[in-house]
This record gives sequence, C-alpha cells and structure tokens, in this order.
Amino acid sequence: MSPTPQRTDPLTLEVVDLIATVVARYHEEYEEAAANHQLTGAQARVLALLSREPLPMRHIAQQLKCEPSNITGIVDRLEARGLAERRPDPADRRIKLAAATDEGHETAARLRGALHFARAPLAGLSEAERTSLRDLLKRMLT
Amino acid sequence: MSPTPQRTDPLTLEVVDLIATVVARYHEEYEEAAANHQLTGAQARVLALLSREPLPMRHIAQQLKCEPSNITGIVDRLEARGLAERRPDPADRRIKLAAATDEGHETAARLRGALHFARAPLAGLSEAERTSLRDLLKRMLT
DNA sequence: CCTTGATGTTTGAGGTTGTCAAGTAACCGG
DNA sequence: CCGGTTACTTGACAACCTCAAACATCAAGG
Repeated sequence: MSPTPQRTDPLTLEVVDLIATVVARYHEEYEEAAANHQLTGAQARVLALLSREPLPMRHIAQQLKCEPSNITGIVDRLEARGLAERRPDPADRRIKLAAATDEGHETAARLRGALHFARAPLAGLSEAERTSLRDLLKRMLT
Repeated sequence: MSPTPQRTDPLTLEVVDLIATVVARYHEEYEEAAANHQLTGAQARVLALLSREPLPMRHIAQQLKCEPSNITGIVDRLEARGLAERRPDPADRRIKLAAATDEGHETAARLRGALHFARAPLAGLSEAERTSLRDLLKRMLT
C-alpha cells in the first residue's frame, strides 16, 4: 500500500518488541491500580481528565477518541458513585460540564500516586540514563 | 501503603509522561490496524498468537491475562470468519488447540506488516540511538 | 421574528469483551 | 475403579463501544 521503506533489521525488531512489552506492562498496572479503587480503566481515565478541570462531554470523547454517547454511560457510573457530577455551562445551555466532586478529586489523587509507584521501574535508571531516555522518546515522537 | 522511595523529580515525571504518550499512540495504531482488517483489538492479539503456533485455549488466556471462558468467545468469532480453527490435541483429549487457518496466517501477516509501518517512528533514530534505546528499555524492564 | 442548519447530549439497539459460577469431559494417582 | 484435578464450555450479568435517531439549544439570514 506504500513504498515507504520499513526497517526490519533485528535491532529495530528488538526495540519494537521491547516497546510492546512496556505497553503491555503499563496497561496491566494501570488496570490494576484502577481496580484497586473499584474503577474500570475507562472510568479511571475519565476521572483523571476531570480532576484537572471540568470538561464538556464532547471534549472527553475527543480525548478518549470515542463517541460522545459512550461518555454518557461512563460519567453516569462515576456520578452514581459520587465521584463526578454534571454542571450546566453558563454560556451555552446545550453543554453539560462533567466535573470531579471532592471525593472524585481525592480518588484521582490516590490513583495518581499508585501510578507513580507502578511506574517505579524508572527508579532503576540513573539521572543521565533518564535524560537519555527522555531525549530518545522525544525524538521518536517526532 | 509502602515506604518505597518514589521519584517525583521533574525529569522522571517528564519521562513518565512520554511513556504514557508512546503507550497511547501505540494502542491507537494497533486498534486502527486491526480495524482495517475487520478485527477488534482482542481478536488481532489472539490471531497474532495463533499465527506463531497452535495453542491450547488455556494458554491463550494466560498470555492475554484473562479468564479462559473469555477466549472461547473470541476464538468462536475468529472461527466463524474462517481465520482460526479448533483441533484436538492428540496427547490429551481435554485440550482443544486453537490454530490459525491459511487465511488466518495471511491476515496475521498483513497485520504484522501494517504494524511495522505504524511503528515507523523508530526510523527517525540512528542505529546507535536504537541500540541505546534498546538497552535503556531493557534495563527499565529489569 | 422565524426558519434553517449546525451543535451537544442522551437514548436505545446491538455487538464485543470481560468476570464468575456451574457443568461436562477427560486425565491421573492410589 | 474412584476421587480429585484439569480443560473447556455455557449462561448470566456488567461494562464498553458504535451507530442512528431524538431532543434541545444556538447562531445566522431572510
């Protein structure tokens, strides 16, 4: 479908494999941390967004790359648990702003802490190594 | 919950953020590649496993870290599409070996190709950089 | 003002993924 | 051959996700 040259040398394949492993482990730990707080992965992701600032439903859907109607259900469940609430947008009555409640903010903060712990493998690297890793990842992300 | 020292310096947080971005992008592209072949992410992951070798249902569940009963449905759908089939294990009649059909192997191969393309950002790195990245990732994964 | 079109959210149907508990079939050790 | 374990499937249920349709609201033009 494309004449783009692709790297298939052993080194690249090895790096691709390592990245796949990192991705898999990251996901496991994220889901586990969410489950420890009685949340699903999707609920945890939405709550993390809302803990930064209230957002219109549509914006949440864009961030999560899914349909807005999907967000309705997720926020419903967060609301039923008292972790989020819907507020009117003073400037546009069509919009509903989803916002974290006090309890939601607390839960989000605990989750963030758990994630830092989950990401602890970085602790095995020296500062110079972390700098190097940062620069390489930055370049990879163009 | 734990006295483990946690790194919260700006550099570590930056790396954590970059990894989160890599994870998110990797996932998007994987789901997109799967969708291009009329597969869900879970189906693509199972098919990728089966394209390497036939596996007992239980082993698939262990690799995917889910319940075996979940695999039943996924293999059912792959089988309905003619991409996989169930074979008896000659040594143990309790076991059903899920295996990719010819068409399944072809689909898996096309998927792999699409993924290599999706992972192309690595192409922006020199060989020395890829080596460095490989070693850092290896160390991160202990 | 009022109509027309676009936007934001929700609802309902339907499919996939996931869990758990129960059931069936087959292996294995005593 | 019996009892316990193992492998898979089934059924019930919840969450996630998409799509199409409905509804309210906004915004612009006649």
